[in-house]
Amino acid sequence: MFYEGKSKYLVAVDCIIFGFDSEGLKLLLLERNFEPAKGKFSLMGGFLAEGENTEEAAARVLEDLTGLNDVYLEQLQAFSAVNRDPGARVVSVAYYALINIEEHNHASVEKHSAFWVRYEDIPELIFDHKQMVDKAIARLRRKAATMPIGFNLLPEKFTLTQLQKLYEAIYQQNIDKRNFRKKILSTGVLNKLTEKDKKSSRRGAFLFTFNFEAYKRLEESGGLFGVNI
Amino acid sequence: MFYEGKSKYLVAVDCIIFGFDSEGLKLLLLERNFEPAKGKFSLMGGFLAEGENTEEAAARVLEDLTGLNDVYLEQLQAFSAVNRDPGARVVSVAYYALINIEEHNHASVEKHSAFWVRYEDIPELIFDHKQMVDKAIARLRRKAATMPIGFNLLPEKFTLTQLQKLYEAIYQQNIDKRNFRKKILSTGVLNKLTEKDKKSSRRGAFLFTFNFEAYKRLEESGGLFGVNI
DNA sequence: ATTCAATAGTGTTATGTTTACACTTGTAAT
DNA sequence: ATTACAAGTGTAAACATAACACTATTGAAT
Repeated sequence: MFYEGKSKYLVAVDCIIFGFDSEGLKLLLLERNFEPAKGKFSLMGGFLAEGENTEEAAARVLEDLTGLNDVYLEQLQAFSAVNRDPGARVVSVAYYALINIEEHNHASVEKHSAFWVRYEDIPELIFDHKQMVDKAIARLRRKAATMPIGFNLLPEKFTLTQLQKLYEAIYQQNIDKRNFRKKILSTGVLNKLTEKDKKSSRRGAFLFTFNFEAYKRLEESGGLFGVNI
Repeated sequence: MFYEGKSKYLVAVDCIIFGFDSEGLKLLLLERNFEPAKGKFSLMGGFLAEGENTEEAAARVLEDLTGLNDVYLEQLQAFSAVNRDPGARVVSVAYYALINIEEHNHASVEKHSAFWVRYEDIPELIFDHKQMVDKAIARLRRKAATMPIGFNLLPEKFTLTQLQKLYEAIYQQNIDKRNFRKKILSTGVLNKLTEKDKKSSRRGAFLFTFNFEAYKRLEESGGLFGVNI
């Protein structure tokens, strides 16, 4: 039969988990407390189980680590170099996740010896995980420029300054405040609240929420959500 | 041990093979002469062998079908739905290839019951192959707008009209001739030859080649290869 | 009560990019 | 000589982007 005699392989998923707070863009990494590569740093991963697809496996692994479900999750690609994992032949499918860093389950993260690290300070990673991270940031940069995925990294209510800092962190460059505000407000996808955030200034900054409806309308009418950097 | 007790899976590759000629953008499809889904249409695929990664598997499968090696090949992503292939649980990694349609081995294509079909006329495909094709065209559109990958679909020497028709086929829309020429020539990545192509007009049209060196210089200096549609 | 410190908030102009648009040229076939 | 056919070419208007600096508001410190 057609499938007979074909080799089978372990299939894993690895998650590049992005978070964002006042210190900048961050990744959630593991210090491995198991072999192979015990004591070294890695992405969170897991093996594909029989009743699930890789996206479900990634979501499971992610929930196991962060306690979060219903997270923005997107496949990057498969990594399949023959010796990428010295312990066994494993084909790994990489996913990147955007989560609201404030909402994750700290206990669960500690239990896994996981920790948040600034994007600028990522340590050496095992296997091909650095390659995965590089792919992830490239994809995030591309996507964030034309689609409103950045909002997944922010709390529901955020200030324009926070939003700008997020884009600056993603693109690792400064953005002109006036141009940024003009552009983002002109898309009409932000709802300005009457409420102010007083944490970061005495004056206080207006809070905004993302308007999914307006975005959908914008998208359907062919308009694009373009944030220039 | 860490890997013990984990399930293993068949891993396949599927290739979305693009070609281009005077009739437009085309895909190379198979009429399956084997079960499952015998007689139906599919992409060219194959199983991952032990000593190769998925890209090598895709290149092998591609050479087997077309006789071509050294082809532009890029991974799309993995497809892993539990029942995507009714015959067995198979995780498939999809690749898209851009080939010069004139150069492929016709005998080999016929031997596999393969055939070229216009992008506009793609028949119903088995499994999730339609999804793969949709992903591939979306990726091709995105990439071709900022990187000079379209040239892989053309002969070494081509006219500006051919190049424009290629972009029109990729984006399925008409492009203004003057604006297109202005833009593409301003990038400096084309070498104008003294030679003319006389096949498509009495007057003849100048032939051009793609200048990889100029492109690399352009890329390094931060300039981008932008073709507007 | 005044001053200070710190972030929020706001418009205009110059430059560059994109779009829309139509006629002339060169050649082979008749 | 005429015709048919694709190749080849420039300008102006509309739009988008980039550069730029000051005022407003408030709580804390004096």
